[in-house]
Amino acid sequence: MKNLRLKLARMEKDMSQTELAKRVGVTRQTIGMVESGDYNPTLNLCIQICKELGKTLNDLFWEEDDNEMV
Amino acid sequence: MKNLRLKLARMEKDMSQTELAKRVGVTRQTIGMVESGDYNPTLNLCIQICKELGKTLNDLFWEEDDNEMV
DNA sequence: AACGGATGTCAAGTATATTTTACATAACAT
DNA sequence: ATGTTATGTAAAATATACTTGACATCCGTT
Repeated sequence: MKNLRLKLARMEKDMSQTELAKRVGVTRQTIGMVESGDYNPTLNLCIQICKELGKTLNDLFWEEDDNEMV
Repeated sequence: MKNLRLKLARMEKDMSQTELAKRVGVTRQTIGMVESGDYNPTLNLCIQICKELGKTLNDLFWEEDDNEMV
Protein backbone atom coordinates (compact mmCIF):
# COMPACT_ATOMS: atom_id res chain seq x y z
CA MET A 1 0.00 0.00 0.00
CA LYS A 2 1.62 3.13 -1.25
CA ASN A 3 1.78 6.18 0.99
CA LEU A 4 0.01 8.55 -1.34
CA ARG A 5 -0.44 11.20 1.33
CA LEU A 6 3.32 11.48 1.64
CA LYS A 7 3.85 11.64 -2.11
CA LEU A 8 1.16 14.30 -2.41
CA ALA A 9 2.56 16.39 0.45
CA ARG A 10 6.00 16.26 -1.13
CA MET A 11 4.68 17.31 -4.53
CA GLU A 12 2.72 20.15 -2.97
CA LYS A 13 6.07 21.46 -1.76
CA ASP A 14 7.52 21.04 -5.26
CA MET A 15 10.18 18.80 -3.85
CA SER A 16 11.82 15.81 -5.56
CA GLN A 17 12.53 12.59 -3.69
CA THR A 18 16.20 13.45 -3.95
CA GLU A 19 15.74 16.89 -2.41
CA LEU A 20 13.54 15.65 0.42
CA ALA A 21 16.06 12.90 1.10
CA LYS A 22 18.89 15.41 1.28
CA ARG A 23 16.99 17.63 3.72
CA VAL A 24 15.96 14.72 5.87
CA GLY A 25 19.43 13.20 5.81
CA VAL A 26 18.76 9.87 4.14
CA THR A 27 19.18 8.52 0.63
CA ARG A 28 16.60 8.95 -2.08
CA GLN A 29 16.06 5.20 -2.12
CA THR A 30 14.89 5.35 1.47
CA ILE A 31 12.36 8.06 0.64
CA GLY A 32 11.27 6.02 -2.34
CA MET A 33 10.70 2.97 -0.19
CA VAL A 34 8.68 4.93 2.35
CA GLU A 35 6.45 6.23 -0.42
CA SER A 36 6.18 2.78 -1.97
CA GLY A 37 4.94 1.35 1.33
CA ASP A 38 5.68 -2.25 2.33
CA TYR A 39 8.33 -0.65 4.48
CA ASN A 40 8.79 0.02 8.18
CA PRO A 41 10.72 3.26 8.69
CA THR A 42 11.93 4.48 12.05
CA LEU A 43 10.02 7.07 14.05
CA ASN A 44 12.76 9.67 13.75
CA LEU A 45 12.74 9.37 9.98
CA CYS A 46 8.96 9.84 9.92
CA ILE A 47 9.25 12.88 12.18
CA GLN A 48 11.96 14.44 10.03
CA ILE A 49 9.89 13.90 6.90
CA CYS A 50 6.84 15.45 8.56
CA LYS A 51 8.77 18.49 9.67
CA GLU A 52 10.20 19.09 6.20
CA LEU A 53 6.76 18.84 4.65
CA GLY A 54 4.92 20.83 7.30
CA LYS A 55 2.75 17.90 8.32
CA THR A 56 2.20 15.84 11.45
CA LEU A 57 2.60 12.11 12.05
CA ASN A 58 -1.15 11.65 11.90
CA ASP A 59 -1.31 13.55 8.63
CA LEU A 60 1.11 11.24 6.86
CA PHE A 61 1.42 7.98 8.79
CA TRP A 62 -1.75 7.31 10.80
CA GLU A 63 -4.40 5.07 9.28
CA GLU A 64 -7.70 6.24 10.69
CA ASP A 65 -9.78 3.29 9.49
CA ASP A 66 -9.21 -0.38 10.11
CA ASN A 67 -6.98 -1.00 7.12
CA GLU A 68 -4.94 -3.80 8.62
CA MET A 69 -2.08 -5.16 6.51
CA VAL A 70 0.73 -4.47 8.94
CA MET B 1 13.82 12.78 27.08
CA LYS B 2 11.41 10.33 28.58
CA ASN B 3 8.12 9.66 26.84
CA LEU B 4 5.85 10.49 29.75
CA ARG B 5 2.73 10.58 27.59
CA LEU B 6 3.23 6.95 26.70
CA LYS B 7 3.86 5.94 30.30
CA LEU B 8 0.75 7.83 31.42
CA ALA B 9 -1.43 6.32 28.69
CA ARG B 10 -0.26 2.85 29.66
CA MET B 11 -0.93 3.45 33.34
CA GLU B 12 -4.40 4.81 32.53
CA LYS B 13 -5.10 1.42 31.00
CA ASP B 14 -3.77 -0.31 34.14
CA MET B 15 -1.26 -2.13 32.02
CA SER B 16 2.26 -3.16 32.98
CA GLN B 17 5.17 -2.83 30.57
CA THR B 18 5.20 -6.61 30.37
CA GLU B 19 1.54 -6.82 29.43
CA LEU B 20 1.73 -4.06 26.84
CA ALA B 21 4.81 -5.71 25.38
CA LYS B 22 3.00 -9.03 25.11
CA ARG B 23 0.01 -7.45 23.36
CA VAL B 24 2.19 -5.46 21.00
CA GLY B 25 4.44 -8.42 20.27
CA VAL B 26 7.77 -7.18 21.54
CA THR B 27 9.79 -7.69 24.71
CA ARG B 28 9.29 -5.64 27.86
CA GLN B 29 12.78 -4.24 27.43
CA THR B 30 11.73 -2.69 24.14
CA ILE B 31 8.71 -1.03 25.74
CA GLY B 32 10.96 0.16 28.54
CA MET B 33 13.38 1.72 26.11
CA VAL B 34 10.60 3.49 24.22
CA GLU B 35 9.33 4.97 27.49
CA SER B 36 12.85 5.90 28.55
CA GLY B 37 13.32 7.88 25.35
CA ASP B 38 16.75 8.21 23.71
CA TYR B 39 15.45 5.48 21.45
CA ASN B 40 14.29 5.31 17.86
CA PRO B 41 11.52 2.73 17.47
CA THR B 42 10.04 1.71 14.13
CA LEU B 43 6.78 3.17 12.86
CA ASN B 44 4.95 -0.14 13.05
CA LEU B 45 5.90 -0.53 16.70
CA CYS B 46 4.62 2.96 17.47
CA ILE B 47 1.37 2.24 15.63
CA GLN B 48 0.84 -1.02 17.51
CA ILE B 49 1.46 0.69 20.83
CA CYS B 50 -1.00 3.45 19.92
CA LYS B 51 -3.68 0.97 18.94
CA GLU B 52 -3.33 -0.97 22.20
CA LEU B 53 -3.58 2.20 24.23
CA GLY B 54 -6.36 3.83 22.22
CA LYS B 55 -4.22 6.76 21.17
CA THR B 56 -2.91 8.20 17.91
CA LEU B 57 0.65 8.81 16.75
CA ASN B 58 0.32 12.51 17.47
CA ASP B 59 -0.99 11.76 20.96
CA LEU B 60 2.06 9.78 21.96
CA PHE B 61 4.92 10.53 19.57
CA TRP B 62 4.53 13.98 18.05
CA GLU B 63 6.39 16.87 19.66
CA GLU B 64 4.45 20.04 19.03
CA ASP B 65 7.38 22.17 20.37
CA ASP B 66 8.13 25.38 18.45
CA ASN B 67 6.46 24.55 15.15
CA GLU B 68 3.16 26.30 15.62
CA MET B 69 0.92 26.72 12.60
CA VAL B 70 1.23 29.87 10.52
C1' DA C 1 12.24 -12.40 56.79
C1' DA C 2 10.96 -14.08 52.34
C1' DC C 3 7.88 -13.95 48.06
C1' DG C 4 6.36 -12.12 43.78
C1' DG C 5 5.42 -8.40 40.42
C1' DA C 6 7.13 -4.27 38.21
C1' DT C 7 10.85 -1.79 36.39
C1' DG C 8 15.99 -0.49 35.04
C1' DT C 9 19.99 -1.90 32.76
C1' DC C 10 23.68 -4.41 30.44
C1' DA C 11 26.18 -7.58 27.18
C1' DA C 12 25.87 -10.44 23.23
C1' DG C 13 23.13 -12.26 19.57
C1' DT C 14 19.64 -11.87 15.61
C1' DA C 15 16.60 -9.32 12.50
C1' DT C 16 15.97 -5.59 9.73
C1' DA C 17 16.39 -0.47 8.44
C1' DT C 18 19.41 2.19 5.66
C1' DT C 19 23.43 2.85 2.60
C1' DT C 20 26.19 2.12 -1.39
C1' DT C 21 26.70 1.14 -6.10
C1' DA C 22 24.65 0.23 -10.09
C1' DC C 23 21.55 -0.13 -14.05
C1' DA C 24 17.01 0.76 -15.88
C1' DT C 25 13.14 3.72 -18.01
C1' DA C 26 10.38 7.96 -18.98
C1' DA C 27 9.79 12.98 -19.75
C1' DC C 28 11.52 17.10 -21.29
C1' DA C 29 14.44 19.95 -22.95
C1' DT C 30 18.65 21.40 -26.26
C1' DA D 1 20.30 12.36 -31.12
C1' DT D 2 22.34 13.88 -26.80
C1' DG D 3 21.91 15.40 -22.08
C1' DT D 4 19.57 16.05 -17.72
C1' DT D 5 16.27 15.32 -14.06
C1' DA D 6 13.12 12.19 -11.70
C1' DT D 7 12.00 7.79 -10.36
C1' DG D 8 12.01 2.30 -9.74
C1' DT D 9 14.56 -1.46 -8.43
C1' DA D 10 18.10 -4.80 -6.81
C1' DA D 11 22.33 -6.84 -4.86
C1' DA D 12 25.63 -6.64 -0.99
C1' DA D 13 27.44 -4.09 2.99
C1' DT D 14 26.76 -1.43 7.24
C1' DA D 15 24.14 0.54 11.10
C1' DT D 16 20.93 -0.11 14.36
C1' DA D 17 16.32 -1.89 16.20
C1' DC D 18 14.96 -5.64 18.84
C1' DT D 19 15.73 -10.16 21.42
C1' DT D 20 17.62 -13.16 24.83
C1' DG D 21 19.21 -14.00 29.33
C1' DA D 22 20.69 -12.31 33.33
C1' DC D 23 21.05 -9.62 37.59
C1' DA D 24 19.72 -5.48 39.99
C1' DT D 25 16.45 -2.48 43.06
C1' DC D 26 11.97 -0.98 44.81
C1' DC D 27 7.45 -1.91 46.65
C1' DG D 28 3.45 -4.25 48.47
C1' DT D 29 2.04 -8.72 50.56
C1' DT D 30 2.37 -12.80 53.71
